[in-house]
Amino acid sequence: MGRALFDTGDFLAAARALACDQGPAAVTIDSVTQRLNAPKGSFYYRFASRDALLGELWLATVLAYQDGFVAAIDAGDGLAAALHTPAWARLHLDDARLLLLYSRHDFVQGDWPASLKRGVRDQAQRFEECLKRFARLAFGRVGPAQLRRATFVLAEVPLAAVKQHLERREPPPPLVDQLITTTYHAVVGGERTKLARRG
Amino acid sequence: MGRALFDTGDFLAAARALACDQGPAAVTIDSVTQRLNAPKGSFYYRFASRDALLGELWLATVLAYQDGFVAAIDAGDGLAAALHTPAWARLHLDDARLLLLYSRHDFVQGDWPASLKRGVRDQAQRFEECLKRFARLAFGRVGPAQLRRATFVLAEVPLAAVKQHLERREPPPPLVDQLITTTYHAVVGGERTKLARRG
DNA sequence: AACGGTCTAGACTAAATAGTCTACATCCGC
DNA sequence: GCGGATGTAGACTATTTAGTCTAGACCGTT
Repeated sequence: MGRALFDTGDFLAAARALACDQGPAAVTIDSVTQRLNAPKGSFYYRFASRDALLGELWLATVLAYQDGFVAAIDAGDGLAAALHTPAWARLHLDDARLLLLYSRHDFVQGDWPASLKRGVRDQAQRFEECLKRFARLAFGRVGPAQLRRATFVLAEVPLAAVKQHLERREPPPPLVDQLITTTYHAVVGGERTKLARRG
Repeated sequence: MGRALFDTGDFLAAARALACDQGPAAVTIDSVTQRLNAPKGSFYYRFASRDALLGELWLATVLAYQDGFVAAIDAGDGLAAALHTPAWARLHLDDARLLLLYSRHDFVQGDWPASLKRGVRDQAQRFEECLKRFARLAFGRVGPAQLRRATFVLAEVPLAAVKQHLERREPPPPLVDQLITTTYHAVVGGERTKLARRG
């Protein structure tokens, strides 16, 4: 043979399929290369290590997820941000399973490859920023208690509501949005949000 | 040597310590026996397999957790059931980490040892029963939508609220109870619960 | 046509780990 | 004090897995 039969995208796609199906632990170099009928050498020609592969996979997925979340916060719409999780899960069921059913540490445990460290840091910071902006918007302050509430309402509750459906490989039903919305209004309270939306 | 230097409790305790510290995956036969300075033979004299060890550990923990939950439902107090998760986590931080930070499948993947299957089934059924009783109590019906709401308010939300604190090895702060309580009242609505409590 | 870079090909190494097996030490009942 | 039950002791096997390494095929360029 001779020229590029397998590129990084092929390996990432195979890894993604395996991880969606059986979890990140099932993404071994052998399982990935066998799926593509590729030799190990080709894999290690493209990726420095297994961590590099799984790290890239996770990072790409989390960034895709975050885009919509950030957009909702940018638009000053906290409820839309809370509902982004089920909405995105309906559009990208496989990616949502990857991202929401497993933790970051199921992909890369210990230190991350140097090439990805900045990406992970930036991603975490971008999310933190959103929480702060929302806290100011919804609660008028950005203290620890307000940040804790923001995390609950924008991240923890939507994730919890969606999880069992992802496990069953089914899109979250409308009832999930109802539960998230009810919780959102109860925790945030209507008034400040409306004011913030006007302004 | 000669007589019982290591019993099943020793192995379970060592496994528990390791799992609390570094997750169930760190519970290997070698790590457990080295921690006790026990030979492998002694371990396999007490347990049929690693799955038997981790299965027993998980089952004992989940049953201890469930007791308080079931008691609250028996008392007809849904809010207490929802708040049982943070309350129990404060009393048993290590056990809570074990149970709530990892899934059942992180302990035993694939089939469970035959000796534990009944226990796992009974445990799941007992929980299901609680959800049904609560659904009737709080919503007056036991349809799929009511069960879904019950799961959300009694299991998903409390777990989500508590998780980040368990990760940091800290007891859940009072704010967690506030968030769970607020959510509970928003989803259940005050009236029926009060009625049910009277009756 | 020769060359060098790009990539395939897969055998090989090393480490971790579950589980097996045989030998033997100690204790209790007789 | 003898013999079997109980349990220690740890070497050994088999498997899975990440990662290495060498050989060489194909390609465009000169």
